[in-house]
Amino acid sequence: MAASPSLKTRAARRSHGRATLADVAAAAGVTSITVSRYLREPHRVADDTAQKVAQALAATGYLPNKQAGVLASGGAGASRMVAALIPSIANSIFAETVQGLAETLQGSGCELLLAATNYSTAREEAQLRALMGWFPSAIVVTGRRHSDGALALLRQAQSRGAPVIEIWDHPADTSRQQGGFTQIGFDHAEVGRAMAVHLIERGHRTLAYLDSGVAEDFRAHERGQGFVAEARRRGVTARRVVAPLAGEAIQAGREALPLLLDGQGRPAFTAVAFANDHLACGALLAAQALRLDVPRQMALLGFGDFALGRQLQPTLSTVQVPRLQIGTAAAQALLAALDGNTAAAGQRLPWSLLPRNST
Amino acid sequence: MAASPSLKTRAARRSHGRATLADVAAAAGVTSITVSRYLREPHRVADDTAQKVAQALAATGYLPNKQAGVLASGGAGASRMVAALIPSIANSIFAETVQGLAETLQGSGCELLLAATNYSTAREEAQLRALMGWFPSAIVVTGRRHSDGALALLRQAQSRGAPVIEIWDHPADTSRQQGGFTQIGFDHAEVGRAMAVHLIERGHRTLAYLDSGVAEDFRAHERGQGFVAEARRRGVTARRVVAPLAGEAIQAGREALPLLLDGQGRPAFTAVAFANDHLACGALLAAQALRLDVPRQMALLGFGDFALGRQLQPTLSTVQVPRLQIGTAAAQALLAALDGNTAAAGQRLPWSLLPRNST
DNA sequence: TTGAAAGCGCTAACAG
DNA sequence: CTGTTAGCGCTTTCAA
Repeated sequence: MAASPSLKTRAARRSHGRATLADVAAAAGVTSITVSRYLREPHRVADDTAQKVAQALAATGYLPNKQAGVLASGGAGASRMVAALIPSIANSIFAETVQGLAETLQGSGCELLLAATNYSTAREEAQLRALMGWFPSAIVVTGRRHSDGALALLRQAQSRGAPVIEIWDHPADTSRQQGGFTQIGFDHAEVGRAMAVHLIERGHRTLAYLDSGVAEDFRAHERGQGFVAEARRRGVTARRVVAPLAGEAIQAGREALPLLLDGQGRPAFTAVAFANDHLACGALLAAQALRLDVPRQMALLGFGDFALGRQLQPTLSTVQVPRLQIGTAAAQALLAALDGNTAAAGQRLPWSLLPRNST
Repeated sequence: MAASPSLKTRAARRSHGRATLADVAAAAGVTSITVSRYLREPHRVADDTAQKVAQALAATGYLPNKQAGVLASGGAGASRMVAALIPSIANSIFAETVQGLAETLQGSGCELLLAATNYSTAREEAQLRALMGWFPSAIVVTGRRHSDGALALLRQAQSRGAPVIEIWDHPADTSRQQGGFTQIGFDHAEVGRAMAVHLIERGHRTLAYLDSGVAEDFRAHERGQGFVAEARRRGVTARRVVAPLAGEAIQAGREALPLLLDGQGRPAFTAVAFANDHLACGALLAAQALRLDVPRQMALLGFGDFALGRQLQPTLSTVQVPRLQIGTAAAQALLAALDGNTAAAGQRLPWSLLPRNST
C-alpha cells in the first residue's frame, strides 16, 4: 500500500479509462516495473511471473501509452515515429513512394506521420515544425531544397540522432548538396541531359522543354536545365517553355500545346520533352485533336512512366523512375540506421529512358 | 534556486539537446508555468512578461514536446493526432482521399498518422493496435467491416471521446451498420444496382460483374451483389466472375478477358460491369487486341472514373465517386467533433453514373 | 498575474 | 529475478 497514490486518486485525474501498467501490475500481484520488463525484455522475468503478467495483460486489455514511454526513455530515437513530408499525395508518383514507406515501416514497430507540403518550402517548414513536436525518430523530406528554418530544424533533428533522408534527389555534383543529409534518389540534371541526347540522336535540332508550372517543383526545373544545357552544348536549339497551371495536369498539358506551335498553328519545335507524363499525355491528345502527326511532325518525350502513357496511341516515350523503390529504400535505410545506431546510407537509384512510339 | 533540480542533472538525464520550458523560463527570468501559459493562453500573461518570454522563446529556439503535453493533459483528445487506416495508398482512388485528409487537417493543428492495411482486416487490427498507443484524438478507418479485435479497439477509443469515422461506405440499410460509428461515403449495393439498371436499359440481357480478386475488397463485392440481385430481380441473367490477382490492376483486367469469352473466343456476355476502372481498361485493351467491337459486341462499364478511362477509345463509361471529398469531409467532420466536443456527423456523399462510349 | 506542488504513465539506474 | 526511487517535460489545481 505504500506504492503510489490510491487507485481512486489516479482514476480521478485520468480522463481516459485505459488500463495502465500499474493496473496490470495490481492484477498480477507484482509491481509495474516487472510488467514493463515483461513487455520489453521478457527473458529477464521468471516464467511463473511471466504467466501471471500475461494473464493480467489479457484481462485488463492493456495498451501501452507510447507518449509516456517516449517521454521516459529520453525522446531521442525512442518514438520510432517517422515523419514524412511529401509534395502531394494524390500525385501518383509520390503515392507509390508513400506506399513503399508505409509498407516497409510496417511490422518494424515504426509509425508514419505524414504531411503534404503542396510543393511549398514554406509549408514544408511549418509542417516540419509541427511534426518535430513528436520527436520523430527519423525524418523523410522530398528533395534537397528547403527553407533556412527547415534546414535548421533538420540539422537539429540529425544532431540528436534522428536520420534525415532526402528522397527523390541525389545530384552527382556534390557541391549541390546543401544539408549533408542522406539522399535516396537520382540526378535530375542527368535525366534532363539524357532526354536531350535521346531526341538529338533521333535527329531533332529544334527542341523545347515544357516545364512544370508549379514554381517549387525544383526537380522538374532541374531536368529542364540539364536538358537545355546539354542541347546547347551540342549546338542544338533548345527552349524552356512553362506550362500553365490547370487544375489537373493532363488538362495543363492540353492547354500547353498552343505554346508549342507557331503563329500558323504548326509545330514550333520538332521535339518536346515534358516535366512529366501527365503534361505529355495532355499535349499528345491535344495534338491528335489538331491532326498533328506524332512523332513525325513533333516528337514528345515524357517523364515518370505513368499508366496512361503506355496505353495511348502512339505509346509515349518516357523515363521510368523507381517510384516505389524510393520509398522502400528510404524506409530500409532509416530502419537500418535506427537499429544499428549508424548513419543512414545514401543511394543513387537507377532510372531508364524508355523509347516507345512518340519519339 | 529552489526550483527544479540543477540544470546539470537534467541535461545529463536528457539525451536530446532541445530546450525545455524550464530552459526558456530560466532565460526569461520566470518559471516554466508562466511560459506554458504564454503559449496556451497568452492573454493571461502580463504584457511585459510576455515580451520577455517571447524573446526567450526565440533565443532558445524552443519547440514544444508534445509527448509531455499530451501525457500531462490526460490523453483524451489532447493529442490532436488523427490515425488513418487505408487499404492501399498507391491506389489512386485512396491517394486522393488521403490528400483530402492531409490538406484539411493541415493548419488545424492536427497530425496525420497513416497506415496501409493492404485490404486485410487482420492487418487493420494490428496497425490499429499500434496506433492506439499514441492516443489519437480521432480515428479514420476504411469501410465498415472490421475484425472483432479492431471493433473492440474502435469502441474503446470512441468511448473515451475520440470520434471514429468509417469512410467510403454508408449503406442505406442501417441494419448493416456494425459499430455505430460515423460513416462518410455512399451505398455500394446501390451503385451496383444502378450499374445493372444502366446496362439493362441499354438493352443488355446477359450480364456479368467482374469482381475484384482481392478477397477483402468488401465494397467491390457489395457492388457486385447489388448488381446481380438487381439484374435477377428484373429477370436478367447476371453472373459474378472473379478477376485473377495480377501485380497490376490493368494487367489483371487484360488477363480477365478470357473469363468473359466462350469456348470460341466470342463474348459470353453482352455487357460487363467491373469492380474498378483499372480492370475495365485492361479488359477493354485486351478486347481491342482481339478486334472485338466495344460496345457493340460487348459493353463495358467501369467504376471510379480514373484518368485512363477518359482517354481511351472508346471512352469508358464509369461511376464517378467523391474520392477527394470523402477525405475532406471526414477531416471536417472530425475537426468539428473535436472542437465542438460533439459527435461527428455522418454523411452520404453523391456519386454519379457517367455514360460514355463503352456502353 | 504568477508560482508551488503534484502527477500524467512510463523507464533508467541502482539495490537487494 | 524483482523492487525502489527518481525523474522525462508538461499541465492541472490550488494558493498567494
